[in-house]
Amino acid sequence: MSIIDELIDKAMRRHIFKNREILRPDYIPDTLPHRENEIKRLAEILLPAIRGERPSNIFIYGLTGTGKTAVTKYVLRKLYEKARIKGLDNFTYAYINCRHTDTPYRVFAELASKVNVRVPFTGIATSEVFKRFLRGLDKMNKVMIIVLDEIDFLVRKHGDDVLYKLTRANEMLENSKVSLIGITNDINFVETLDPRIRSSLGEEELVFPPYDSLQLEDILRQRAKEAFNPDAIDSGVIELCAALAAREHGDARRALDLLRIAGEIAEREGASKVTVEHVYRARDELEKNRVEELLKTLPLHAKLVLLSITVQTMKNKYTTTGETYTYYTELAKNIGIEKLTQRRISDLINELDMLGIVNAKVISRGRYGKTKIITLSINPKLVLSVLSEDPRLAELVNHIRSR
DNA sequence: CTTCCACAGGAACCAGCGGACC
DNA sequence: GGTCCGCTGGTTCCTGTGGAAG
Repeated sequence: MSIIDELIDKAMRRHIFKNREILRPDYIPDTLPHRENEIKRLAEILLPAIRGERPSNIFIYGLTGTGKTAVTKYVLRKLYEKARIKGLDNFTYAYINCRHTDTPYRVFAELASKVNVRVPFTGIATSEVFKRFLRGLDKMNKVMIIVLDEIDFLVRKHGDDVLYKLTRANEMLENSKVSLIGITNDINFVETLDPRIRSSLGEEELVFPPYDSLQLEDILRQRAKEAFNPDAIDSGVIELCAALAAREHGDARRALDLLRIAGEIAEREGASKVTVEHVYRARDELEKNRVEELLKTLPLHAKLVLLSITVQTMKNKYTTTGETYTYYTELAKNIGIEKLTQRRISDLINELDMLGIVNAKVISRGRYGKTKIITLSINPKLVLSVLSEDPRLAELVNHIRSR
């Protein structure tokens, strides 16, 4: 093979992706497989908007990655386009993600901007922004469908006042109407709402069931066709991504992430196609990121407890509450902070257990008492490297490492 | 059969803090 | 601009307990 051939070959091999954007979770494809029923129901409920009538408020719930956001955006966009083509201009809509727009002020400000009302970033009362939004909307003479995605974030942080105001907005409007769509993946959230809001918001309810493994395969195949070059995917790759994601309550987002990351890994190392091996590595990478994020955000004492467990389990198979506590005490003294009581440490160990970072099981050692045996469920090296990034612990961790 | 270890984990209470409410 | 209130993360004090050892 000539040098030129090799070069061309190499260049070709880098060509795994045709368009990786298509695998991003916020990309909305032209068709949404296995959500036909949901699309139909949602469209039926929203249809009156085209004629300028107010659709029922809707509450949508389902676990992460079940297509709630995609379906909602898809239906609204289609309806809007269709209405435009027919020369109807009776409704408008606003999509707000409450995780990003997480204060009542910003929610109202964003709504106001949708109805061409400009409000300052700050300086006026929240209720004033709301009033201006209503005035602006009323002038437009339209039905406005407001989508509040991840609505539980907003309510948890700032209460249900926003919802209360919005559900009652119609009483204050003369020419326009509003209709709400609330989306959440927290099933229990509904219970925490004021009954009046609940009944008003839940005029219609839509539940999105998780995808099963076969459905995930369809979704992945459809996207992969556009995202990857032909023959860039080995057999079994799609099936594996689907199976792994199905294990996590059928999360389509996770399935897409797996496929995307696997593709990126393959491309990075110049492979000619994505293999199952790449998928497993993608899973590990995703898992690693998750754990790193988790460890980073742990409070200081929890980090110290984790550090003691890590050090001890590197020496022995497992450790116990008592051992952990004595070692933790030393560590605390070492970096010059006040130690917590054993009672509290016991709880911290339980919390680490809940997070899946350690494994703690109560056992009785007869004569030698009752205790928890604690093992580490993640890679100890990873723990050390993440903890050493904490300036308060860096020195300590390095000292431990050097032994 | 009893004892007794080494904790588990419940209950009550407390300090500090951010937000609601005059 | 004080004060009241509920929440979080902590403490103190406590009773409970499975099973090896004696």
